[in-house]
Amino acid sequence: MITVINMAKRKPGSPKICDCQGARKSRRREAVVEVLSSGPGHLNAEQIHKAAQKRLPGIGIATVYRALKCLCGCGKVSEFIPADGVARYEPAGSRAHHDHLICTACGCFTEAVDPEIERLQERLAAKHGYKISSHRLEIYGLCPCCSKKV
Amino acid sequence: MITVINMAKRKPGSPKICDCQGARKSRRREAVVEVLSSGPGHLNAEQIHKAAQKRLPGIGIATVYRALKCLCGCGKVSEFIPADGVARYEPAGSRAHHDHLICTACGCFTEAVDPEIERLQERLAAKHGYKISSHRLEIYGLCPCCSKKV
DNA sequence: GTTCTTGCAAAGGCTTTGCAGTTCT
DNA sequence: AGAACTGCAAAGCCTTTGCAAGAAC
Repeated sequence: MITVINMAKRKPGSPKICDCQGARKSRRREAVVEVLSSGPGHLNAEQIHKAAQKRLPGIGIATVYRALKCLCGCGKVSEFIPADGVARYEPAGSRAHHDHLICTACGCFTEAVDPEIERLQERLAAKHGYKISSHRLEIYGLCPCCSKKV
Repeated sequence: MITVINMAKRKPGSPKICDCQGARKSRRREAVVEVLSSGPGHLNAEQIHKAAQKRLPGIGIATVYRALKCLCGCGKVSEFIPADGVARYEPAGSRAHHDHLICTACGCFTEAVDPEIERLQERLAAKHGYKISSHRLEIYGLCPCCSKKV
């Protein structure tokens, strides 16, 4: 499974993000999952919060963050942090791994995969003695729409 | 030139980061450059600040940040933001582009390049109609040292 | 009834900015 | 002089956490 998770901000002594044994269902968490499943993908926490509020007015941003961490821990959602440092979320599991093409003009995300690149990454990691656990590839540039405008 | 810069936090109306015409030399900026050139690379702002203080006691963290932005704008330094969201800096120009292998256990960085991956990225971008301007590849896993310990 | 979840507000980490004083041209 | 640079402190942004109240098991 390929999931890049935020490493540094997780403090050693902090409580478990997701105790999957004891995790309960709740409307809020379900709402977050629904938003992610039905949305366009690559949403940040604020966008998820807004969308969730339409379903469940009053839901707090902290709840959204907690739900996301929990869902990431359970492997149901994957978090990815692009160069702007703001985490984006997308449903995991059902969806295959993919890399991202990110438009530097309009900010849109396009998903892409190249099996050969994946393979070469394995090779590159092996060459340096690394046991690869995940990777992240982002390509920045102008999307087709924005290329035309310039 | 390949430099991933922080996009979102740069506000539209904010003053120019680096007015290269008017940029002046100063001991602090030179100190920052020296730290970057002589250091191990992949330093974050705090580490740069500490190292710079040894050379110039009293230098402020804001100055370091401002110097880094200026130097990034001038293309002398490149900023890159890994999955922990904390910016790292390394001297640009003299150094060739490279990707990063990042150890999930000890946090160390290893530089690596694979020309074939670079080429395939171009291809992937072209396939989706993107005009590539930069990219970022990070491979997470266990470095040789940490692999042994496990 | 215990354990988990929630909203709110407060705090945290990293980074930027306003301001008044200093340094460079 | 004029423009750019600096330190400090304050503010900003995104995210996490403490706490008391509520919901799930």
